[in-house]
Amino acid sequence: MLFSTKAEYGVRLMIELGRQPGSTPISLNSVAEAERLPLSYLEHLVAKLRKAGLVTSTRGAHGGYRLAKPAEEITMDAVVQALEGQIAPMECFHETPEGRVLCSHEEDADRGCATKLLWTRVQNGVTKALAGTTLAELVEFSAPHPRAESHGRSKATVVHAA
Amino acid sequence: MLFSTKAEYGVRLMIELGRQPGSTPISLNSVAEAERLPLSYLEHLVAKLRKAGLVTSTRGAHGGYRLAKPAEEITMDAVVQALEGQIAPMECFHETPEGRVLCSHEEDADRGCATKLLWTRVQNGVTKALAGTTLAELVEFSAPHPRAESHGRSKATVVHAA
DNA sequence: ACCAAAACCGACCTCTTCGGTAGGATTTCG
DNA sequence: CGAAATCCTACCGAAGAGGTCGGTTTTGGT
Repeated sequence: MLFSTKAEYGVRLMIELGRQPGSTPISLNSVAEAERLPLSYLEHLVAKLRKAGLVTSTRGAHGGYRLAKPAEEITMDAVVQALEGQIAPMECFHETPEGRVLCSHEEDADRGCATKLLWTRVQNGVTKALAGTTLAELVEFSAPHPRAESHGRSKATVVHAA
Repeated sequence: MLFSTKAEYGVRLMIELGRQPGSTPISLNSVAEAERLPLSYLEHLVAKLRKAGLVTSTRGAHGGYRLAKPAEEITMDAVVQALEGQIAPMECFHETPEGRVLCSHEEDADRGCATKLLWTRVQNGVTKALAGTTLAELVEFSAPHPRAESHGRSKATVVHAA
């Protein structure tokens, strides 16, 4: 399995937040109920998202979470990375801040590290897929196709849930 | 981490086999020494590769393993899949033999499963990267460019790669 | 015939992560 | 105040990762 349910749940959480029109914070509890996920577990996940600066929180009664920036500006690589940690296909694959890729077993430096070539390609594939998908896109996709075919379709419309 | 060292070690093993010119089988022991990997562990990995039809074995003295087909015809998706199992980005992501993708939590079928869209893209990225890389390519890449430096520091005397 | 080199096989072991629970603090609104 | 919420830390069972070990079987060489 490439990713764990951390990514799955976390993304679902983000989508749930992105689905909300205004800037009123949503409680984790309602997210947990909507997605039928354990609240206590979501707490851990949302903490990572908050530390990564993807969501902001309001404490106290009627508090909750909301997106730190518009969904169009949130790409999924940031989300997944916040939840799962560095997106590296392999243990021996550390990316320095400058973007250089290191490989643990580079003693035999005269012959190129063949697996590095492979994993680099894989990583590119994953990163491109993630970075090329915005939260807005997922929210849009998951929208429960509104009843009327007539337009006037804005995302400022009223929520469906109770 | 996307993949475990199973894939890393297994790919290194395959490369080692692919580097050998003739059809003489290579013992796991020599592979283990060349790559500095534990022999007993490699046994488990090579068993998977054999069951997947990627390598063939000869038992007894002077036995060993060799590629089941030319390295040009071995793509890395088959190798990685043999070692790591189904390449799925997420638990709830089962691909039927016909290529249809199932999703576990499809109760809310009227609104599209947004994460499925995301994971499908990721999987495509990975699969394309893996399927687009042949073993021959990696062998070529890992060849210790012998002609460039005319000094004999090489471990393999005459490697007519490619 | 025997021995050594190899593939084969399965049980075991330790460590980390995953997925989740529990219990409590702390903050804020009504 | 008290309910609703975030926040924080610790723990826990199951599963997988990454091996190790001991043994069996097959085979070539002498």
